[in-house]
Amino acid sequence: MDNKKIEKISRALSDTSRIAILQEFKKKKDCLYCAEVNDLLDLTQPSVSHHLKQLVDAELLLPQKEGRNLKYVLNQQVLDEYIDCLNKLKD
Amino acid sequence: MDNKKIEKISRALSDTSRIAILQEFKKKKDCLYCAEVNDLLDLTQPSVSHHLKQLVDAELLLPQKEGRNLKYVLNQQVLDEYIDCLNKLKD
DNA sequence: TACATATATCGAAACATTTGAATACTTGAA
DNA sequence: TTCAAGTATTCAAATGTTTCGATATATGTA
Repeated sequence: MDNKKIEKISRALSDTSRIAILQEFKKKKDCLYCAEVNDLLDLTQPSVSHHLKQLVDAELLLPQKEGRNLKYVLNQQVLDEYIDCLNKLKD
Repeated sequence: MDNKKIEKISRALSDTSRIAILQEFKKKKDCLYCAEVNDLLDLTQPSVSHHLKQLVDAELLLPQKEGRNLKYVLNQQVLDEYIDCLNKLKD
């Protein structure tokens, strides 16, 4: 994972709304529906869509279409790689 | 560690210059001098000072004055706490 | 088909970040 | 003391982010 990717993931994590989205996966096992995220956050639908896009662009979330709905799963592999990079900072 | 703190650390990590500073600790054991960071980055002194301030404000770096010079040590504890929070995202 | 629901995009306002020139501050040395 | 070196602050310009209203797109259903 190069520094540009670390930067992108870090930026995706640098917002309390997006952190709250990721933490919601602890409650909702498996996947989280887009509509559930709209309910979770006190923001309009376009704002929520914007935040979800950043998490998807950073590859922290993987989107899956289900008819009219959209659900997300956490990309544990990318999260693990990111954590590995942070661990390597410790000399 | 609350979400505001996670946000702050993430934001401190969301810049390739600041990531490069942290990675430099792997080479220079123990501590890193402010002047060394100026040499490392292709930025003016005020810009470097700005980046170092963000890392200090996020408590990722601990500053120590040495006469006219300033050196930094990596705050492994904060880094560990941050990594713990990320690990908890994985359900 | 026509309609309703779910999600994305556009456009603009407000706000934050990054950068460097100029300058101020701090401290050791002459 | 004065001077020079190391670091911080101020200011402004450029750029990026967040938010929402309005609107577009996509898809299931009557």
